[in-house]
Amino acid sequence: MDLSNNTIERITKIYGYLDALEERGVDFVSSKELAEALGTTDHTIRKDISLLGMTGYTRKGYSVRFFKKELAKKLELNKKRKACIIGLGRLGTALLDYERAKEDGFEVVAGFDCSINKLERIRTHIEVFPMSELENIIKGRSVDLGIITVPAKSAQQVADQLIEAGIKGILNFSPAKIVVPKNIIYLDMDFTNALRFVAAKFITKQ
Amino acid sequence: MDLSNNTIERITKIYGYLDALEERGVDFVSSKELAEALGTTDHTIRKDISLLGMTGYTRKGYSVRFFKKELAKKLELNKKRKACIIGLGRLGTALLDYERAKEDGFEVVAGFDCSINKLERIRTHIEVFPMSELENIIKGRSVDLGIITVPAKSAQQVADQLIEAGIKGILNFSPAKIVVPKNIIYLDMDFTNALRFVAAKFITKQ
DNA sequence: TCTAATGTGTGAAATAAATCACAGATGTAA
DNA sequence: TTACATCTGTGATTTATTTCACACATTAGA
Repeated sequence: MDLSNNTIERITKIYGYLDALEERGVDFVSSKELAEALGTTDHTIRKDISLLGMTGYTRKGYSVRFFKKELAKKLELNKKRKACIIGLGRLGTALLDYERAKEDGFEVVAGFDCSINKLERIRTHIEVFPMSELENIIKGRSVDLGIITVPAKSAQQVADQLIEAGIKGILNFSPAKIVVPKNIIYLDMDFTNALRFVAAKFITKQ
Repeated sequence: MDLSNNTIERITKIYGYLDALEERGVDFVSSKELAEALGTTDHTIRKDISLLGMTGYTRKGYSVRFFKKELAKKLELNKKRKACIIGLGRLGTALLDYERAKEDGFEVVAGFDCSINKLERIRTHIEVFPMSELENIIKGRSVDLGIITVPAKSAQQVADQLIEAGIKGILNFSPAKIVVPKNIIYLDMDFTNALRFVAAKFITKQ
């Protein structure tokens, strides 16, 4: 499939919104309502949906339940690709036990840390390993996604190791700016960058 | 100023990259190198920079130090707008003490939680308040940014309160999909959404 | 069973963004 | 001091995205 980044971002948010609507027991939703929720126009929403080859009902909108299920199928959210977490500090261990990931396309199958001490102390049902095992585990278990929660100074090195081991995507929670080849899916999740982004939005909006 | 979201995103990342380069003692950087770091083209980088009205040196590139300083000025990262954190759980308290925010345009001036117990137990040098004080504090101290770290089920309500109190931007760490008026700067920072986004990238890239 | 209201789906048009192409500047090396 | 290589800056062009406009479908109400 061939969707723009913006479309993917909107579709992802639509999914989250559908999730909330389903919980509230709503049956149908219109492109207009979705547009308002996402801060865009109904045209854009309908284009996005039609790009996915999906379809709604005239005068009713889209069936929340069906649309959500169909979207999950399209985005392969039920596929449970394998993910691992590198760096088992506060954030890393919290994410380790984030069971909900399974409903969003990923299953955390391993944790890594360079401190043997830490590995021994951790209580979790996910297997944890020393860094030396990284390549073995990633290759052996076909892990697709690496979630980096190490301190900034070792982030690039960890990313390099992940890529070397054949990882396909990286989610970076460290404040370091990581450089990755274009074929790697990469997303920055760090607070510092978010603050700067928001700061920049402030100066452009006012 | 009038910059596209994509440009802002790139500029923000460039800033992070300059930061790293400065630390490594690098003097000059070319648009080509920046492009490789961000996974885009040198043309795009130069356009972005020229859009900001900034300029480099022929055959040398951009002075890291000067460029970074200039960018900080343009993005008003030294301005220290006021921010508050709502929800003082693990994440919220961690962010409360994130001193670095000051270098990225924001200063956390208050924390809020609905649990009086929690407020009494918290040890921090930032002032914390019960939710009933939200409007007072935000208006009284001209707080610009609300950082939401409450559980999903109360996120929308908190957002509504913030907006009512006159907040200008919201950073949402909860997995809830929040609906805000268009004039509010809004950024989703939640893990769930990020996972779905990455899952969607997987299906489009392969 | 008509009519009005409402919401989808999609080519066409408009707008925005990225890329190209190349002139201009300047450092480097012989 | 000349020739060359390299990197910026920016109009022009291409490509991508968003918005528009409207035909079509269907529900609800009279």
